[in-house]
Amino acid sequence: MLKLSKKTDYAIILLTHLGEMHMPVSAQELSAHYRLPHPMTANILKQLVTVGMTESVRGQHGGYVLARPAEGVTLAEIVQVMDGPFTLVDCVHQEEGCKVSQCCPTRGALIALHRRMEQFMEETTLASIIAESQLDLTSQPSQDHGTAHLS
Amino acid sequence: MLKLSKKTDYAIILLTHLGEMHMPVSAQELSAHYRLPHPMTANILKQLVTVGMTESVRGQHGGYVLARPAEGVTLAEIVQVMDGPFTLVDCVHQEEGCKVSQCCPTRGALIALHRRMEQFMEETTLASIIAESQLDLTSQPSQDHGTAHLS
DNA sequence: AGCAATCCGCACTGGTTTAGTGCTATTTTT
DNA sequence: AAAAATAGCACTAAACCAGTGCGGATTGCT
Repeated sequence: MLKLSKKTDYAIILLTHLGEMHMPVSAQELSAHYRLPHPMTANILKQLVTVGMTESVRGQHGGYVLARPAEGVTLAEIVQVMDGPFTLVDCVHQEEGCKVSQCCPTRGALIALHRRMEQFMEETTLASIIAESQLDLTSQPSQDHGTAHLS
Repeated sequence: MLKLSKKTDYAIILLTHLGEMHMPVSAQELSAHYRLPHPMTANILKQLVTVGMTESVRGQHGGYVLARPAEGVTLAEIVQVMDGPFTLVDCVHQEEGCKVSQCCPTRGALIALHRRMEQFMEETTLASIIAESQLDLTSQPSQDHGTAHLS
């Protein structure tokens, strides 16, 4: 399916939140705020620590902080970490070894789509997501909130 | 995972092939040519008939034909038929009823990505895929073929 | 008339992936 | 010492994907 996994979705939400704060936020606070199952949240944050996107602070009043400035974290990277390498179609990476016969007619078009998606995800940083969300808040102050679930 | 399902991939390949031919092509010929399992091919083609993208010709020398001109068949439509409605994140369609709290910060960015993908898939028709593949054939006559598997 | 090629429609299976859960340490603050 | 938090495991249940199978109907060829 052409869909982000829930984990990826959650990770983006959580990272965005951390990018707005500049102090440790605990997994509990985050899961309560976004109504996500707590163990899920914890798992995702732990995974993000292991790949160096967040840092953890232990003990009381501990929590998680972004390990790098929000400008340096791309959507592409998050997807890659949570979902594995982005592969719209297998032949994007596996240049040789395709089982389909001599000349597959569709390779070009699908690789083009792949590249476009990739490019957009590389251009989109946490910082830009944050900026956009704050724009929304000010431009539509009385709009439908409570509508934010992603994947 | 952010990936086309194999069925969608195969469907695109098969439809592209039918778009180049102007006579019925049997499921057997197609599966032999692209080295796809025969029952799979048959299933996909049948499904494409039920949604009106192909037409079937029964009996000996029967097979499948494109039901509409290749210019009118978009990638978006194929994906929709095989994979179900394209939903990068759930909230794209389900405007209300998100479980995540008041204001999800990431909605804007992900919907933007969704729309870009959607637009590209709507612009890409079978005709354009065919045109592109024929371009490739003439411009790189001695290049690596046998590399075409998609998803 | 009979045979063979072909589509038709339905159901089923096996495997992988995803989403979510549980538990026991370890660290830090109070 | 107690409380709050992360660390690092491994596990389960459900959904989905890929692929398979079969009996039947239709058409063309001989």
